[in-house]
Amino acid sequence: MTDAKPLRADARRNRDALIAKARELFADGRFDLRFDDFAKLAGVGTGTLYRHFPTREALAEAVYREELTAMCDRARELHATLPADEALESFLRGFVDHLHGHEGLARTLATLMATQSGALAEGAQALGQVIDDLLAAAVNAGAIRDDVGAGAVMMALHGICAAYDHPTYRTDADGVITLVLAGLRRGVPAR
Amino acid sequence: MTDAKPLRADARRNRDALIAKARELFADGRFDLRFDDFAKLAGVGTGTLYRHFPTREALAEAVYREELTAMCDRARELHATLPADEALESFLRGFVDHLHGHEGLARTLATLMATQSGALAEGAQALGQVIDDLLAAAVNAGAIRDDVGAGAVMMALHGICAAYDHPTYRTDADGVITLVLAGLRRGVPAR
DNA sequence: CCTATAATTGGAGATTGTCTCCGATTCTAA
DNA sequence: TTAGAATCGGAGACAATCTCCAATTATAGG
Repeated sequence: MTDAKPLRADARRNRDALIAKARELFADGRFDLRFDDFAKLAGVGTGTLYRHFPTREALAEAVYREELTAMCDRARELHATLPADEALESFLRGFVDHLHGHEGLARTLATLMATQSGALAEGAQALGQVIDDLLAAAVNAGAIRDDVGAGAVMMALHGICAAYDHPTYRTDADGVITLVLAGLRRGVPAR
Repeated sequence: MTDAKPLRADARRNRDALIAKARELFADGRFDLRFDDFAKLAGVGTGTLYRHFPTREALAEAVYREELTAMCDRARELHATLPADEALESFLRGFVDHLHGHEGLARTLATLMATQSGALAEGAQALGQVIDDLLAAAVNAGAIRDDVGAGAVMMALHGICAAYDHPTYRTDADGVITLVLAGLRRGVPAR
Protein backbone atom coordinates (compact mmCIF):
# COMPACT_ATOMS: atom_id res chain seq x y z
CA MET A 1 0.00 0.00 0.00
CA THR A 2 3.01 2.26 -0.07
CA ASP A 3 6.17 1.58 -2.11
CA ALA A 4 5.47 1.74 -5.80
CA LYS A 5 8.55 2.56 -7.88
CA PRO A 6 12.12 1.50 -7.13
CA LEU A 7 14.42 4.47 -6.60
CA ARG A 8 17.45 5.11 -8.71
CA ALA A 9 20.66 4.00 -7.02
CA ASP A 10 21.88 7.49 -6.08
CA ALA A 11 18.45 8.53 -4.92
CA ARG A 12 18.20 5.58 -2.57
CA ARG A 13 21.69 6.24 -1.28
CA ASN A 14 20.91 9.85 -0.49
CA ARG A 15 17.59 9.03 1.07
CA ASP A 16 19.18 6.46 3.32
CA ALA A 17 21.95 8.85 4.28
CA LEU A 18 19.39 11.48 5.24
CA ILE A 19 17.43 9.07 7.39
CA ALA A 20 20.55 7.72 9.06
CA LYS A 21 21.88 11.15 9.93
CA ALA A 22 18.47 12.34 11.09
CA ARG A 23 18.08 9.30 13.32
CA GLU A 24 21.45 10.08 14.86
CA LEU A 25 20.55 13.73 15.40
CA PHE A 26 17.13 12.91 16.86
CA ALA A 27 18.67 10.38 19.21
CA ASP A 28 20.90 13.20 20.36
CA GLY A 29 17.94 15.48 20.99
CA ARG A 30 18.64 17.86 18.10
CA PHE A 31 15.01 18.10 17.06
CA ASP A 32 14.85 21.71 16.04
CA LEU A 33 17.95 21.88 13.98
CA ARG A 34 17.53 24.14 10.98
CA PHE A 35 15.87 21.89 8.42
CA ASP A 36 18.46 22.63 5.72
CA ASP A 37 21.17 21.47 8.09
CA PHE A 38 19.88 17.93 8.03
CA ALA A 39 20.95 18.02 4.39
CA LYS A 40 24.33 19.64 5.05
CA LEU A 41 25.15 17.17 7.82
CA ALA A 42 24.07 14.21 5.72
CA GLY A 43 26.27 15.49 2.91
CA VAL A 44 23.57 16.21 0.36
CA GLY A 45 22.08 19.37 -1.12
CA THR A 46 18.98 21.02 0.24
CA GLY A 47 17.12 20.29 -2.97
CA THR A 48 17.68 16.61 -2.38
CA LEU A 49 16.41 16.87 1.16
CA TYR A 50 13.21 18.58 0.06
CA ARG A 51 12.65 16.17 -2.81
CA HIS A 52 12.69 13.19 -0.48
CA PHE A 53 11.06 14.78 2.56
CA PRO A 54 8.86 17.78 1.87
CA THR A 55 8.62 18.61 5.57
CA ARG A 56 10.38 18.05 8.83
CA GLU A 57 7.51 15.78 9.86
CA ALA A 58 7.94 13.60 6.80
CA LEU A 59 11.58 13.08 7.72
CA ALA A 60 10.70 12.19 11.30
CA GLU A 61 8.04 9.81 10.08
CA ALA A 62 10.57 8.00 7.90
CA VAL A 63 13.04 7.76 10.77
CA TYR A 64 10.50 6.18 13.12
CA ARG A 65 8.47 4.17 10.64
CA GLU A 66 10.37 0.97 11.39
CA GLU A 67 9.94 1.38 15.08
CA LEU A 68 6.24 2.01 14.69
CA THR A 69 5.85 -1.00 12.45
CA ALA A 70 7.63 -3.10 15.06
CA MET A 71 5.15 -1.94 17.69
CA CYS A 72 2.24 -2.93 15.48
CA ASP A 73 3.81 -6.32 14.80
CA ARG A 74 4.26 -6.84 18.48
CA ALA A 75 0.60 -6.09 19.05
CA ARG A 76 -0.40 -8.71 16.52
CA GLU A 77 1.91 -11.21 18.12
CA LEU A 78 0.45 -10.58 21.56
CA HIS A 79 -2.99 -10.83 20.02
CA ALA A 80 -2.10 -14.24 18.65
CA THR A 81 -0.52 -15.68 21.75
CA LEU A 82 -2.29 -14.28 24.80
CA PRO A 83 -5.86 -14.05 26.06
CA ALA A 84 -7.40 -10.89 24.69
CA ASP A 85 -7.38 -8.76 27.81
CA GLU A 86 -3.83 -9.75 28.70
CA ALA A 87 -2.71 -8.91 25.17
CA LEU A 88 -4.29 -5.50 25.49
CA GLU A 89 -2.72 -4.79 28.87
CA SER A 90 0.65 -6.03 27.76
CA PHE A 91 0.56 -3.90 24.63
CA LEU A 92 -0.41 -0.71 26.42
CA ARG A 93 2.14 -1.18 29.18
CA GLY A 94 4.76 -1.95 26.57
CA PHE A 95 3.79 1.14 24.63
CA VAL A 96 4.69 3.34 27.58
CA ASP A 97 7.86 1.35 28.25
CA HIS A 98 8.93 1.83 24.70
CA LEU A 99 8.22 5.54 24.64
CA HIS A 100 9.99 6.20 27.89
CA GLY A 101 13.36 7.71 27.11
CA HIS A 102 12.65 7.88 23.40
CA GLU A 103 11.59 11.46 23.08
CA GLY A 104 11.93 11.46 19.32
CA LEU A 105 9.46 8.63 18.97
CA ALA A 106 7.02 10.27 21.37
CA ARG A 107 7.23 13.61 19.58
CA THR A 108 6.78 11.99 16.22
CA LEU A 109 3.81 9.92 17.30
CA ALA A 110 2.20 13.00 18.78
CA THR A 111 2.61 14.73 15.43
CA LEU A 112 1.32 11.78 13.43
CA MET A 113 -1.71 11.42 15.69
CA ALA A 114 -2.52 15.06 15.10
CA THR A 115 -2.41 14.55 11.34
CA GLN A 116 -5.77 13.71 9.83
CA SER A 117 -4.94 12.85 6.26
CA GLY A 118 -2.17 12.35 3.77
CA ALA A 119 0.72 9.94 3.81
CA LEU A 120 1.78 11.11 7.25
CA ALA A 121 -1.46 9.90 8.78
CA GLU A 122 -0.77 6.29 7.76
CA GLY A 123 1.36 5.55 10.79
CA ALA A 124 -1.27 6.63 13.28
CA GLN A 125 -3.93 4.78 11.33
CA ALA A 126 -1.92 1.57 11.52
CA LEU A 127 -1.62 1.98 15.26
CA GLY A 128 -5.34 2.70 15.51
CA GLN A 129 -6.05 -0.46 13.59
CA VAL A 130 -4.10 -2.79 15.85
CA ILE A 131 -5.69 -1.22 18.91
CA ASP A 132 -9.06 -1.69 17.36
CA ASP A 133 -8.26 -5.36 16.81
CA LEU A 134 -7.06 -5.86 20.37
CA LEU A 135 -10.15 -4.13 21.71
CA ALA A 136 -12.53 -6.11 19.52
CA ALA A 137 -11.00 -9.38 20.65
CA ALA A 138 -11.30 -8.38 24.30
CA VAL A 139 -14.91 -7.35 23.78
CA ASN A 140 -15.60 -10.69 22.15
CA ALA A 141 -14.03 -12.43 25.10
CA GLY A 142 -16.33 -10.49 27.38
CA ALA A 143 -13.36 -8.95 29.13
CA ILE A 144 -14.11 -5.28 28.47
CA ARG A 145 -16.98 -2.95 27.74
CA ASP A 146 -18.09 -2.39 24.17
CA ASP A 147 -19.28 1.19 24.38
CA VAL A 148 -15.88 2.86 24.15
CA GLY A 149 -13.91 2.55 20.94
CA ALA A 150 -10.31 2.54 19.83
CA GLY A 151 -10.52 6.25 19.07
CA ALA A 152 -10.83 7.03 22.75
CA VAL A 153 -7.88 4.84 23.64
CA MET A 154 -5.86 6.49 20.88
CA MET A 155 -6.78 9.87 22.27
CA ALA A 156 -5.46 8.87 25.67
CA LEU A 157 -2.26 7.61 24.04
CA HIS A 158 -2.07 10.91 22.20
CA GLY A 159 -1.96 12.62 25.57
CA ILE A 160 0.83 10.32 26.68
CA CYS A 161 2.84 11.12 23.56
CA ALA A 162 2.23 14.86 23.70
CA ALA A 163 3.32 15.11 27.33
CA TYR A 164 6.70 13.48 26.73
CA ASP A 165 8.71 16.10 28.53
CA HIS A 166 6.66 16.40 31.65
CA PRO A 167 8.81 15.88 34.76
CA THR A 168 6.53 13.16 36.16
CA TYR A 169 6.05 11.63 32.74
CA ARG A 170 6.53 8.00 33.64
CA THR A 171 4.28 7.98 36.67
CA ASP A 172 1.53 9.88 34.90
CA ALA A 173 1.72 7.81 31.75
CA ASP A 174 1.46 4.61 33.77
CA GLY A 175 -1.48 6.17 35.58
CA VAL A 176 -3.25 6.88 32.31
CA ILE A 177 -2.82 3.27 31.22
CA THR A 178 -4.09 2.09 34.58
CA LEU A 179 -7.17 4.26 34.19
CA VAL A 180 -7.81 3.15 30.63
CA LEU A 181 -7.53 -0.53 31.47
CA ALA A 182 -9.58 -0.29 34.65
CA GLY A 183 -12.10 1.87 32.85
CA LEU A 184 -12.47 -0.61 30.01
CA ARG A 185 -12.92 -3.47 32.46
CA ARG A 186 -15.34 -1.64 34.68
CA GLY A 187 -18.00 -1.32 32.04
CA VAL A 188 -18.47 -5.06 32.06
CA PRO A 189 -21.17 -6.24 34.44
CA ALA A 190 -19.27 -7.56 37.44
CA ARG A 191 -19.00 -11.23 36.77
CA MET B 1 0.09 36.25 42.01
CA THR B 2 0.44 38.01 38.68
CA ASP B 3 -0.48 41.65 38.09
CA ALA B 4 2.03 43.97 39.64
CA LYS B 5 2.18 47.37 37.96
CA PRO B 6 -0.71 49.29 36.39
CA LEU B 7 -0.18 49.97 32.69
CA ARG B 8 -0.08 53.41 31.21
CA ALA B 9 -3.37 54.39 29.57
CA ASP B 10 -2.18 53.97 25.98
CA ALA B 11 -0.45 50.72 26.78
CA ARG B 12 -3.58 49.24 28.24
CA ARG B 13 -5.62 50.43 25.29
CA ASN B 14 -3.27 48.80 22.81
CA ARG B 15 -3.05 45.61 24.79
CA ASP B 16 -6.81 45.34 24.95
CA ALA B 17 -7.13 46.05 21.24
CA LEU B 18 -4.64 43.29 20.48
CA ILE B 19 -6.48 40.78 22.62
CA ALA B 20 -9.86 41.75 21.21
CA LYS B 21 -8.72 41.45 17.61
CA ALA B 22 -6.90 38.19 18.29
CA ARG B 23 -9.99 36.74 19.96
CA GLU B 24 -11.98 37.64 16.89
CA LEU B 25 -9.42 36.11 14.55
CA PHE B 26 -9.08 32.94 16.60
CA ALA B 27 -12.85 32.55 16.73
CA ASP B 28 -12.72 32.72 12.96
CA GLY B 29 -10.10 29.98 12.78
CA ARG B 30 -7.25 32.24 11.67
CA PHE B 31 -4.70 30.62 13.98
CA ASP B 32 -1.66 30.75 11.79
CA LEU B 33 -1.93 34.25 10.59
CA ARG B 34 1.47 35.88 10.23
CA PHE B 35 2.22 37.08 13.74
CA ASP B 36 2.94 40.67 12.68
CA ASP B 37 -0.50 40.81 11.09
CA PHE B 38 -2.18 40.55 14.47
CA ALA B 39 -0.61 43.96 15.07
CA LYS B 40 -1.58 45.40 11.69
CA LEU B 41 -5.18 44.24 12.05
CA ALA B 42 -5.42 45.55 15.59
CA GLY B 43 -4.10 48.88 14.38
CA VAL B 44 -0.86 48.94 16.35
CA GLY B 45 2.81 48.63 15.41
CA THR B 46 4.68 45.34 15.49
CA GLY B 47 6.92 46.65 18.24
CA THR B 48 3.88 47.12 20.42
CA LEU B 49 2.69 43.62 19.70
CA TYR B 50 6.03 42.10 20.69
CA ARG B 51 6.34 44.25 23.78
CA HIS B 52 3.02 42.99 25.13
CA PHE B 53 3.19 39.43 23.83
CA PRO B 54 6.64 38.07 23.15
CA THR B 55 5.23 35.03 21.39
CA ARG B 56 2.16 33.79 19.60
CA GLU B 57 1.50 31.50 22.56
CA ALA B 58 1.56 34.39 25.00
CA LEU B 59 -1.10 36.15 22.95
CA ALA B 60 -3.26 33.03 22.84
CA GLU B 61 -2.83 32.60 26.57
CA ALA B 62 -4.05 36.13 27.20
CA VAL B 63 -7.05 35.62 24.93
CA TYR B 64 -8.15 32.47 26.73
CA ARG B 65 -7.07 33.29 30.27
CA GLU B 66 -10.54 34.46 31.27
CA GLU B 67 -12.14 31.36 29.93
CA LEU B 68 -9.67 29.15 31.73
CA THR B 69 -10.17 31.02 34.97
CA ALA B 70 -13.91 30.55 34.58
CA MET B 71 -13.40 26.80 34.22
CA CYS B 72 -11.37 26.70 37.39
CA ASP B 73 -13.96 28.73 39.24
CA ARG B 74 -16.63 26.39 38.08
CA ALA B 75 -14.65 23.45 39.41
CA ARG B 76 -14.42 25.08 42.81
CA GLU B 77 -18.11 25.79 42.76
CA LEU B 78 -18.96 22.19 41.94
CA HIS B 79 -16.54 21.11 44.62
CA ALA B 80 -18.43 23.23 47.13
CA THR B 81 -21.93 22.18 46.17
CA LEU B 82 -21.87 18.53 45.08
CA PRO B 83 -20.69 15.23 46.49
CA ALA B 84 -17.05 14.75 45.53
CA ASP B 85 -17.46 12.14 42.83
CA GLU B 86 -20.36 13.97 41.23
CA ALA B 87 -18.37 17.18 41.22
CA LEU B 88 -15.53 15.40 39.48
CA GLU B 89 -17.75 13.83 36.86
CA SER B 90 -19.61 17.04 36.25
CA PHE B 91 -16.39 18.97 35.85
CA LEU B 92 -14.83 16.54 33.41
CA ARG B 93 -17.98 16.24 31.31
CA GLY B 94 -18.28 19.99 31.30
CA PHE B 95 -14.67 20.32 30.26
CA VAL B 96 -15.35 18.38 27.07
CA ASP B 97 -18.59 20.25 26.50
CA HIS B 98 -16.79 23.52 26.77
CA LEU B 99 -13.97 22.52 24.46
CA HIS B 100 -16.27 21.17 21.82
CA GLY B 101 -16.48 23.69 19.01
CA HIS B 102 -13.91 25.96 20.60
CA GLU B 103 -10.83 24.96 18.70
CA GLY B 104 -8.88 27.97 19.84
CA LEU B 105 -9.32 27.06 23.47
CA ALA B 106 -8.40 23.45 22.82
CA ARG B 107 -5.29 24.40 20.87
CA THR B 108 -4.24 26.86 23.51
CA LEU B 109 -4.75 24.44 26.37
CA ALA B 110 -2.75 21.82 24.50
CA THR B 111 0.08 24.31 24.17
CA LEU B 112 -0.09 25.40 27.79
CA MET B 113 -0.11 21.80 29.00
CA ALA B 114 3.02 21.15 26.99
CA THR B 115 4.76 24.09 28.63
CA GLN B 116 6.73 23.16 31.69
CA SER B 117 7.79 26.47 33.12
CA GLY B 118 7.52 30.20 32.80
CA ALA B 119 4.47 32.42 32.91
CA LEU B 120 2.77 30.39 30.21
CA ALA B 121 2.69 27.32 32.42
CA GLU B 122 0.57 29.06 35.04
CA GLY B 123 -2.70 28.32 33.30
CA ALA B 124 -2.10 24.60 33.13
CA GLN B 125 -0.90 24.58 36.71
CA ALA B 126 -4.10 26.24 37.86
CA LEU B 127 -6.10 23.60 36.06
CA GLY B 128 -3.94 20.88 37.58
CA GLN B 129 -4.56 22.32 41.01
CA VAL B 130 -8.34 22.27 40.80
CA ILE B 131 -8.27 18.72 39.46
CA ASP B 132 -6.02 17.72 42.29
CA ASP B 133 -8.50 19.21 44.73
CA LEU B 134 -11.46 17.43 43.16
CA LEU B 135 -9.57 14.16 43.18
CA ALA B 136 -8.43 14.53 46.77
CA ALA B 137 -12.00 15.17 47.91
CA ALA B 138 -13.26 12.13 46.04
CA VAL B 139 -10.52 9.99 47.55
CA ASN B 140 -11.45 11.25 50.99
CA ALA B 141 -15.03 10.37 50.33
CA GLY B 142 -13.94 6.87 49.41
CA ALA B 143 -15.39 7.29 45.93
CA ILE B 144 -12.24 6.73 43.89
CA ARG B 145 -8.87 5.03 44.07
CA ASP B 146 -5.91 6.86 45.56
CA ASP B 147 -3.10 5.39 43.50
CA VAL B 148 -3.54 7.53 40.41
CA GLY B 149 -2.89 11.25 40.66
CA ALA B 150 -4.03 14.41 39.00
CA GLY B 151 -1.06 14.29 36.65
CA ALA B 152 -2.51 11.24 34.95
CA VAL B 153 -5.91 12.85 34.57
CA MET B 154 -4.24 15.97 33.18
CA MET B 155 -2.37 13.83 30.69
CA ALA B 156 -5.62 12.32 29.48
CA LEU B 157 -7.09 15.81 29.15
CA HIS B 158 -3.97 16.80 27.26
CA GLY B 159 -4.82 14.12 24.74
CA ILE B 160 -8.34 15.48 24.46
CA CYS B 161 -7.03 18.97 23.81
CA ALA B 162 -4.36 17.90 21.36
CA ALA B 163 -6.79 15.88 19.25
CA TYR B 164 -9.19 18.79 18.72
CA ASP B 165 -9.50 18.37 15.00
CA HIS B 166 -10.09 14.67 14.85
CA PRO B 167 -13.27 13.87 12.91
CA THR B 168 -14.72 11.75 15.73
CA TYR B 169 -13.54 14.20 18.35
CA ARG B 170 -16.66 14.41 20.45
CA THR B 171 -17.29 10.70 20.68
CA ASP B 172 -13.69 9.91 21.47
CA ALA B 173 -13.33 12.70 24.02
CA ASP B 174 -16.46 11.50 25.80
CA GLY B 175 -15.02 8.00 25.70
CA VAL B 176 -11.81 9.16 27.34
CA ILE B 177 -13.77 10.80 30.14
CA THR B 178 -15.84 7.65 30.56
CA LEU B 179 -12.68 5.59 30.87
CA VAL B 180 -11.05 7.98 33.30
CA LEU B 181 -14.08 8.10 35.56
CA ALA B 182 -14.74 4.38 35.42
CA GLY B 183 -11.04 3.72 35.92
CA LEU B 184 -10.86 5.95 38.95
CA ARG B 185 -13.91 4.27 40.47
CA ARG B 186 -12.81 0.78 39.71
CA GLY B 187 -9.77 0.93 41.95
CA VAL B 188 -12.01 1.19 44.97
CA PRO B 189 -12.85 -2.15 46.56
CA ALA B 190 -16.34 -3.00 45.39
CA ARG B 191 -18.61 -1.63 48.02
C1' DC C 1 31.27 -0.15 -24.49
C1' DC C 2 28.86 3.95 -25.87
C1' DT C 3 25.18 6.98 -26.30
C1' DA C 4 20.65 9.04 -25.73
C1' DT C 5 17.43 9.93 -22.45
C1' DA C 6 15.63 10.50 -18.11
C1' DA C 7 16.15 11.02 -13.31
C1' DT C 8 18.47 13.23 -9.76
C1' DT C 9 21.58 16.53 -7.76
C1' DG C 10 23.45 20.75 -5.32
C1' DG C 11 23.21 25.08 -3.66
C1' DA C 12 22.52 30.09 -4.84
C1' DG C 13 19.16 33.01 -3.99
C1' DA C 14 14.06 34.17 -3.75
C1' DT C 15 10.57 34.19 -0.47
C1' DT C 16 8.42 34.43 3.77
C1' DG C 17 7.98 34.98 8.63
C1' DT C 18 10.18 36.69 13.10
C1' DC C 19 12.03 40.06 15.92
C1' DT C 20 14.93 44.36 17.13
C1' DC C 21 16.03 48.91 17.42
C1' DC C 22 15.52 53.71 18.08
C1' DG C 23 13.73 58.44 16.84
C1' DA C 24 9.14 60.17 17.43
C1' DT C 25 5.17 60.35 20.25
C1' DT C 26 2.18 60.14 24.20
C1' DC C 27 1.38 59.95 28.98
C1' DT C 28 1.96 61.25 33.95
C1' DA C 29 3.21 63.58 37.88
C1' DA C 30 4.82 67.58 39.90
C1' DT D 1 2.88 73.70 31.77
C1' DT D 2 6.65 71.09 31.46
C1' DA D 3 10.33 67.60 32.34
C1' DG D 4 11.05 63.05 32.21
C1' DA D 5 9.61 58.45 31.67
C1' DA D 6 7.04 55.09 29.25
C1' DT D 7 5.39 53.55 25.07
C1' DC D 8 4.82 53.61 20.16
C1' DG D 9 5.47 52.45 15.16
C1' DG D 10 7.41 50.38 11.52
C1' DA D 11 11.70 50.09 8.64
C1' DG D 12 14.78 46.89 8.10
C1' DA D 13 18.06 43.25 10.06
C1' DC D 14 17.88 38.55 10.59
C1' DA D 15 16.62 33.73 10.10
C1' DA D 16 14.37 29.79 8.21
C1' DT D 17 12.04 27.66 4.42
C1' DC D 18 11.70 26.33 -0.11
C1' DT D 19 12.34 26.79 -5.40
C1' DC D 20 14.62 26.52 -9.53
C1' DC D 21 17.57 24.94 -13.09
C1' DA D 22 22.27 24.12 -15.15
C1' DA D 23 25.22 20.41 -14.20
C1' DT D 24 25.72 15.68 -13.01
C1' DT D 25 24.81 10.81 -12.70
C1' DA D 26 22.29 6.59 -13.60
C1' DT D 27 20.02 3.41 -16.82
C1' DA D 28 18.41 1.12 -20.87
C1' DG D 29 19.00 0.15 -25.65
C1' DG D 30 21.91 -0.44 -29.46
